[in-house]
Amino acid sequence: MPEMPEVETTKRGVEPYVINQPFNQVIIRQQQLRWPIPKDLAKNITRKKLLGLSRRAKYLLFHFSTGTMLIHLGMSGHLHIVKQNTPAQKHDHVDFLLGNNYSLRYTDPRRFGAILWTDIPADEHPLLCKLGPEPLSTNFNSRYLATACNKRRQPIKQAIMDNHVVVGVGNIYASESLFHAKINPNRAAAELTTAEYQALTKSIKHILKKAIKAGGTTLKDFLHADGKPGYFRHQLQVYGRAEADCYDCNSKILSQRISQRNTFYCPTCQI
DNA sequence: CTTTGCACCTGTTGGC
DNA sequence: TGCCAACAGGTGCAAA
Repeated sequence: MPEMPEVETTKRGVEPYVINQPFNQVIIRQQQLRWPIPKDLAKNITRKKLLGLSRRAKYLLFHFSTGTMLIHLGMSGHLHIVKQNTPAQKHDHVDFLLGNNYSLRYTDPRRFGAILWTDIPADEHPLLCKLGPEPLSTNFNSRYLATACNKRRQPIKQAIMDNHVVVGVGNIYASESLFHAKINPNRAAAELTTAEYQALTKSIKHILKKAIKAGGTTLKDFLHADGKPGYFRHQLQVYGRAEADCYDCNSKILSQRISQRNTFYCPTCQI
């Protein structure tokens, strides 16, 4: 489900309800996510106040005095705020009961998400320490991207979806960014020109910012903490538009599988 | 080192 | 209506 704009939207929606709140109780109905929820999670956060909430790549970091809870939403995860005593539905796996009579509820039909605990600095955690730069940071620039792609013969779309190169660019925004930069997703990553690395870097930032502004993309079931959808779907130029006309040149948008992911592009606009 | 394919799950959709 | 295959917003991991 979520790419970086959806995770960021989730963070912003949830933050006012959870920040500085004590986590009074943790109710785990299903502990088997991508990895089992650690046994000591509840012990570590129960009655502890949430000091801060941040995001790294698509992970949400809940900072307590005792350590950090990492939440990843996988393909189908949601976090939302519910009144306490709201009956749990089938895939509502975890509730965090807060001091303000709300609960933070984790829902995830496919269970590809994760809830983990670490008491070392979060950026040293094995899942986070090898990640590439944040796409909206100044560390992610065209010079960096050119270097990172230096030895990569794989399609550029695959490269920008690789978390070692840059984080936060998922399947939707990879297609959208490449369309915006007018680059064919099949081009070998190492073979782009300097101008193209520049264009692509700018496009990724531009698309992600616009998507965050629109509250993310709701294709099927992504909803904000308050239950509202994201509106970036209406701004998608190529994703999900196979056989439809390109908004710029009226060519038929093509779809093609690149490394087992459906990819959309305009064969005329994207060289 | 890069690259590939698989694995983890449930729900929805479309073809027969 | 039922059945089955294919597919879905992610990504860590083993193996080539």
